[in-house]
Amino acid sequence: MKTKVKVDFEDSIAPWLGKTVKMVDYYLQEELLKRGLELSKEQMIVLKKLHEKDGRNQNELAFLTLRDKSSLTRLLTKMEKKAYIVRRQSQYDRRVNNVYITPMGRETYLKTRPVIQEIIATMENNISSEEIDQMIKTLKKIQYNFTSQEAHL
Amino acid sequence: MKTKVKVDFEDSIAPWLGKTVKMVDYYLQEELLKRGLELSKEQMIVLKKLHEKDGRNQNELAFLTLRDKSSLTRLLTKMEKKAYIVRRQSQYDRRVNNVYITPMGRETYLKTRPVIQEIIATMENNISSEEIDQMIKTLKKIQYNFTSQEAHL
DNA sequence: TAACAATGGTTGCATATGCAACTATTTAGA
DNA sequence: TCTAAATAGTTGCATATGCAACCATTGTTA
Repeated sequence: MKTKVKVDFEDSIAPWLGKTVKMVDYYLQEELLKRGLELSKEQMIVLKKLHEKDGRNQNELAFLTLRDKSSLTRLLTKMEKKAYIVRRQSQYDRRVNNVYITPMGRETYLKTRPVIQEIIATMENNISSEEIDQMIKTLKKIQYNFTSQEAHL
Repeated sequence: MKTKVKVDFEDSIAPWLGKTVKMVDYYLQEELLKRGLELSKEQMIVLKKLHEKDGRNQNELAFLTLRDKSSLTRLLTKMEKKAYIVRRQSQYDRRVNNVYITPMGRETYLKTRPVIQEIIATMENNISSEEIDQMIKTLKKIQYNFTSQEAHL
């Protein structure tokens, strides 16, 4: 009877996950570049969230996009310079900035959609939907294992 | 008959992967901090590679750790300042730097091992080894889908 | 052997990120 | 109502990252 003892990141799922994510990210960035879309994956996700529901505040956006509010601040500053979004101070609470997607931002976001579709297609090529569902299920379990440990994000 | 059309990153595996990786990373960093280990996950991985086989050159390390050589250059510079590693120019090819782990680097690396074990345990809690194997298999497929597309990394 | 190509590493420039400290504003509480 | 606590956002400091241009060195080839 062989007992497999894991003492290594390498022997676990972690590095597989990490590498896969890296590969997807590279591929995505490359595709965006190829089509002359001047935005990062991160900026794209922000645009997506605003496209779905405009006028969210920064806190909300930070939460939705899984990043620190300070990181979001800087992301938005860049996006505002590129005229993809606008910040407008709320009239009801002057601490709050409502963030709006501009026509240019929306147009850009729409151009990214085919890229996303292509990537999903590439990624899920030759993988059954059962396999995908199974994987998501396992990923959820892993996430649960960490959230139940302590509050993250 | 319902056909599920995916038009979204969100509807695919990608965001699940991304979020999971983020959570693992946060947890790891937190644990390292808790134990007063002053190194990043990235630095830890470099130490691991050197612990396994000392004296590798930078190109090799960059490849093994999946990062750009310029990124590795800077990582090593920080690690050298902290006296975890030393760079030594090869006598056979003066373009090459051989990188060596210092006693302090090795000691630090060894202290990280329990952290890693704990994280793997947390991560794989309540997940069967079949499930894990299945997941790795799927991840490999995804990676293959991208590598077969074009050379990455 | 002299010129050119390839290779290993560094650096400039740009991106993204988190934490902690800070400002401005709003809310709660005494 | 006046003070203290909470909240939204920004900024300083530090990390890590990739690409492209560049330097030094080595290998190739004509």
